[in-house]
Amino acid sequence: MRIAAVAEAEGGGRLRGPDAQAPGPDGAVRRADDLAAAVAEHERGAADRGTPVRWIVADTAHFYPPLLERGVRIARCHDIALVEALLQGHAGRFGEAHALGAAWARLHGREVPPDPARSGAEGAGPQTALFEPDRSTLPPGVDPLDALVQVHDDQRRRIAELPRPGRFALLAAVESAGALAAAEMAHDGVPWRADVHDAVLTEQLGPRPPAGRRPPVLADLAARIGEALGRSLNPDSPAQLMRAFEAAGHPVASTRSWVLRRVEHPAVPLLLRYKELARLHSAHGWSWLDTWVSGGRFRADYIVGGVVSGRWATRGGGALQIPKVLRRAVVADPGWRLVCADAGQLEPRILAAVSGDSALAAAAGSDDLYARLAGSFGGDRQRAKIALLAAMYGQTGGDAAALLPRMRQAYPRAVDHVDAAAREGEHGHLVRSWLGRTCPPPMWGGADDPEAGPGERAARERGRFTRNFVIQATASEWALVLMAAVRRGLAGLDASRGRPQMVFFQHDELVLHVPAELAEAAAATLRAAADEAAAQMFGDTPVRFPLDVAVVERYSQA
DNA sequence: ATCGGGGGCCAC
DNA sequence: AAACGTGGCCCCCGAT
Repeated sequence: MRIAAVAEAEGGGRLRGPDAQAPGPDGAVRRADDLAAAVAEHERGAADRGTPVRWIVADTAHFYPPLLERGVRIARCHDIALVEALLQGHAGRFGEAHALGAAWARLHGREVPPDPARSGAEGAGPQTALFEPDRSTLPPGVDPLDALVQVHDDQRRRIAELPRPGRFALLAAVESAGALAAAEMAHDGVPWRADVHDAVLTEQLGPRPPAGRRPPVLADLAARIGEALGRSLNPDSPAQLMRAFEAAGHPVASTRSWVLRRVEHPAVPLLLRYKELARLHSAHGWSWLDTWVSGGRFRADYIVGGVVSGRWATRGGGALQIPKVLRRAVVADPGWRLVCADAGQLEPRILAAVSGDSALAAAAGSDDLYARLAGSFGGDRQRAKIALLAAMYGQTGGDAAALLPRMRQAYPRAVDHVDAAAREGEHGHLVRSWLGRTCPPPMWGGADDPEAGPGERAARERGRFTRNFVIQATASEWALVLMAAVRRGLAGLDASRGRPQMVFFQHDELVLHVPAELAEAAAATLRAAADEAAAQMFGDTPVRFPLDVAVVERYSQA
């Protein structure tokens, strides 16, 4: 059952569902003074009847947070903007406007308005308790409720006409479910102990300095680096460092760590230590803590579909680059546990599933795929791993090149699969994930200039991109299917001691925060969801997708 | 002062 | 070992 919903001023809104006596294909329009209450009522009714509602909304990231503030959760939605972006991408028009207003305009042959700029909440400030004013780009006089229903019908029709409508429908559903999960994660937040974070910083950097000053340990290292190089310098400046090393008789081509590591000079170990600590201080130091952690929670601002491959991005806070040393600060509340799940060796397993390579699929039936590959590489697991990753990433240099022929010989269909994707890219063609997410068109050539060809270098880069895209994008959607199943499973657990929460998601990792009594049930939910994800995506396949699940109090223990 | 490219490093 | 994909973010530094 679908219900289209739009928010209006002061917490009100309108719904258009099937449950009424009024005319029209989808029944009545109902005006609600309290939209959150009306949504909650429908969700309860749907649960009682066993006929879940799919909410048709223009933009989940805009619609859902105010509901969450009111304690209202919804099970399923169809996010018009996200699905429009997927459909546009599939049609070779990646990145074009995809908000409701744009979709409606295209449907009616009108001029397509650019998407509204996102207001992006900065920092961990209080969330908006009210629905924001209408940012729709629909023309005046067009009822957004009508537009939602029309565009939804149109999207369903366009999906039905695709070569693999079932797969794409699954993609649309899990992308939308991901948008719900992202809003819920932002709402609930990762439990984050500011005192532990501060202790880590103090232990590594010394006491917190006044704003704008270097922490003591960094200041000391900078001074000693200067002494070792015989001149005062700023270690943050690659140009100054290059000049200093040159003057000291050790010219370097760059100041990257791995380059410096090969230089024998007393300044090098100091500098390597400095770089490591400076990064911690600038990216996740005290000012990060002040900005992003409040009330014992870190709230990541996820952007669903923010990466071309379908991986999520984040806006501010660097949630997808939390350094490992800080995982000590992620601690479950008293009486609660973290349930951490990590899909091991996800991308090679995806390659096995999508390529239909029987030898690789057989290897992917075990918990350690790389170990099963080792036999083809003289028993060397590490070499097998390098060879497989090189095939997926298009690596041509280093050790990997020598291993590729062996890889091709042992797993021909798998290598063919990614080689074919690379060739498509080199020729300027599009490639798609298993469920139908489509890569952006190349920057060269295009409608304006059909004669323009890529340079050789650009073509090779494009080939590496499309080679990896078919794997990374499919891995991302596997993770989304998993997440949707986990969300469903968690909603079915007993919430009387507190609602189990999904609090962190990072490409192939999921962290739950649950009452201790529910930890085992949550772990079982995760494992069941992994099996479900594999079956939903690939049907009957020998490839396994083992999920490493750990119940811990601290993320660093996972 | 502000912008933006590049260098560098973190995560997967 | 160091030319291998997707990102975010901070710093420097030259251009405006």
